[in-house]
Amino acid sequence: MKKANEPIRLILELAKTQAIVGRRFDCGLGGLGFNEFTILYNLSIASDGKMRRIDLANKIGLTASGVTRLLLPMEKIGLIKSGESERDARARFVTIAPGGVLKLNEAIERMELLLNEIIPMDKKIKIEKISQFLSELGMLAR
Amino acid sequence: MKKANEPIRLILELAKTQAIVGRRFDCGLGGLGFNEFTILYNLSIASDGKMRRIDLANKIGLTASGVTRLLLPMEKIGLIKSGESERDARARFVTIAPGGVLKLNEAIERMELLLNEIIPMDKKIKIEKISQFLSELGMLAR
DNA sequence: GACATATACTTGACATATCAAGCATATGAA
DNA sequence: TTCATATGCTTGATATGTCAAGTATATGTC
Repeated sequence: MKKANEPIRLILELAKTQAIVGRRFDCGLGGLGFNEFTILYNLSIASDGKMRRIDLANKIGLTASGVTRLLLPMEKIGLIKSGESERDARARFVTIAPGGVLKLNEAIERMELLLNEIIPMDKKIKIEKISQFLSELGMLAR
Repeated sequence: MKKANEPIRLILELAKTQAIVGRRFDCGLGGLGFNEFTILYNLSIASDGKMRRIDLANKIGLTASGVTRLLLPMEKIGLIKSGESERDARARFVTIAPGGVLKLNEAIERMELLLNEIIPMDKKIKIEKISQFLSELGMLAR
């Protein structure tokens, strides 16, 4: 029976931790799910406050069809708005709606509180380096 | 508009990287999906070569019902076997089947090769520390 | 201008995984 | 021994997210 080396164990740990963390933050954000939070947050920091769907997909690591699936109900309940692109008829933009801004602000506060409880002080030091490593790993894995 | 602090950005990066990596490794493992790989690997390193379903669920970070969903087709195609517990009538054990052992060994080799391509030498140094951080984060988030 | 190739997006079909409810069993206190 | 509580697991219902196929549009070459 073969043993898995360190990189394989990292991938397994990544999947496990994400499953736990994702589930943990899928409620408790003031009515937003974790995916909705992710999308709204990324829209809020986008240039001109809007993004193409394909750019949003790349930003959060999902496929274009995955993003389409998530945005449908969000548009229905007034978290985001969709619009056409002036320069590219294929493309469609997404912007955060006023209802979404309110929900997002509340969710950020709640998530900060939850994470303050979860992540001890002594580990906060490494967080930036871990984020950077994960970001690079994501790019390498594309 | 509120900005997200470092811990929130870490969680977002974790979700993104896992989405990319999970999709990347969901094929190319000799016929196993990433979930099947994860399950078979954990079974292969278990004491006595078997685990209770609830323990497997905890090990890989999914819920008990999630594990039930995944094991059904795996048992059908001969990757695992299920059995009763001698001491606890509620519990059911899972063991890797011979067909699963073969597939697992091949998948480990393929994954090692893929990860050698993805992860540069200079980053391998940190992998153990990153794995440890993720493991602890997962536990803290439960 | 024609045409091959690439891109943006949607949708049908399907696998994944959760939640809540329910059932059977185990545990521990009174 | 009884009983309340906890645990292990399954299942119906549903949300998530992918894949493949298709459509419309953009790009770049000839």
